[in-house]
Amino acid sequence: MALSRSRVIGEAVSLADADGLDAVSMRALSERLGVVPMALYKHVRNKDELLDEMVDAVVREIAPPPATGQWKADARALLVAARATQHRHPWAWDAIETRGGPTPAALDHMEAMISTLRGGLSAPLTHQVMHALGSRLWGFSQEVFSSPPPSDPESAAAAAAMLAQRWPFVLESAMSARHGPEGIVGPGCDDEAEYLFAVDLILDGAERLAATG
Amino acid sequence: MALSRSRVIGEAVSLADADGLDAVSMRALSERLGVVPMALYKHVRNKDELLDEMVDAVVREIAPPPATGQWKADARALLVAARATQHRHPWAWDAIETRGGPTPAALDHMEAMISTLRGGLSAPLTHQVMHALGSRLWGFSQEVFSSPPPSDPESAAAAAAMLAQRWPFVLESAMSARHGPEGIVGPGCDDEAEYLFAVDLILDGAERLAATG
DNA sequence: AGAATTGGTGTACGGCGTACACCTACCGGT
DNA sequence: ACCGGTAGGTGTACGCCGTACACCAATTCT
Repeated sequence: MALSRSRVIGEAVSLADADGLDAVSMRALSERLGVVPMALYKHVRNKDELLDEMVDAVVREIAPPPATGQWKADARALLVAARATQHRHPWAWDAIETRGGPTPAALDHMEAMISTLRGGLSAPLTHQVMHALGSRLWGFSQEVFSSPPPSDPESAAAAAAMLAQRWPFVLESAMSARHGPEGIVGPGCDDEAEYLFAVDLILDGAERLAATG
Repeated sequence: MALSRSRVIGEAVSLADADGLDAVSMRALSERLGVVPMALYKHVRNKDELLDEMVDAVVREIAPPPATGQWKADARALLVAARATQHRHPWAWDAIETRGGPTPAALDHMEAMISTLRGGLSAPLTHQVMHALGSRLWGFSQEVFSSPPPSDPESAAAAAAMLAQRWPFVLESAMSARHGPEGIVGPGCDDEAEYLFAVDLILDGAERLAATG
């Protein structure tokens, strides 16, 4: 099949899905397309524009569920949809945060979110809530530290011992994922629950502020 | 003065402060120190370790204010202190988020935050609140999009016109910073206010959850 | 005094993004 | 049927990057 802008972008997204964003180099991408690196520049101005388009493609994937008219429920549903898309493209945040400004699809998503919030909140409050949501708008949790616990149980025990000595509260907190069946040193915490907890905290707080003025 | 590990790290921090994290290359840093690039490797295993140490140095700068025993006020003060440090090193988030796991100083900071929260919250709730805080723990706002409005008033007007057409709610929201004296198309919104708004939203919500069980 | 460690040097390799010149195949107008 | 222009793939080359490896001077330890 002939090369084309959309094929370049699509293959870049696939490559990032498979091997992470760092694996997306012009050379690697061109090889995947059976072409010489410089050929890509006939379809994309430079790598930055390619990344812009990758972000745009991912954000456009977010499928907004049908609106019910309940602003809080609709906003929550939009955030859940964003998170589902993020799950398919975990590299996307790394790309989003290096973009200078919002892409058209990003603006569409923001527009959807803002107009939904405006169903129950004032414009200034909506503005603040958007900032409070931060990366969660795009389905990302903005983890404090994304270190998966070592799978080797021996070194996991050693790490726990070190924590117990110098950082007992950190250890306690790490153990305190309120959900999931696993006990000590489980497989981390359920990101989904953390995400929804924060979303509800923000939306409920906003609702209360709107009620009290 | 002779080269030393701490001098390498300190100069790297200064360089990042001045010219951004991207300007910190082993070659540029070595030149600043009047030395050949490979000399740095006698004091630092590789660039990753250098970045680890830079993060550690910045996080260690966070000056925790004296505790009052009021968990919410103390937590807030800790977050404000983190933000003050972040203001001095705006590049720090870019470095933090690429680190695999927490550095010792980061664990100290987390320990301080968690132990403070535990003064009023259960362990599982504390865990959730830590996640909800996310990057704000380190004083970062995790902006939705960090595009400063174009300083050229002509293109700013053009951008506003485009927004008004296709994304009216985004435009309205952008204008709705509730603070600051500037009216239309002011210099963006006051990041400080957004940061504190989100912090208070989270802490107040947590307090309420703790009260109702 | 001799040996071993410490710390700075010089060279070189493989990766990256991409500027620039080229060449080839196709397409519309006469 | 020719012919000029353009679109799209190629090849070469440059300057950055991190860093492996061999070398060498000075200092410190025995």
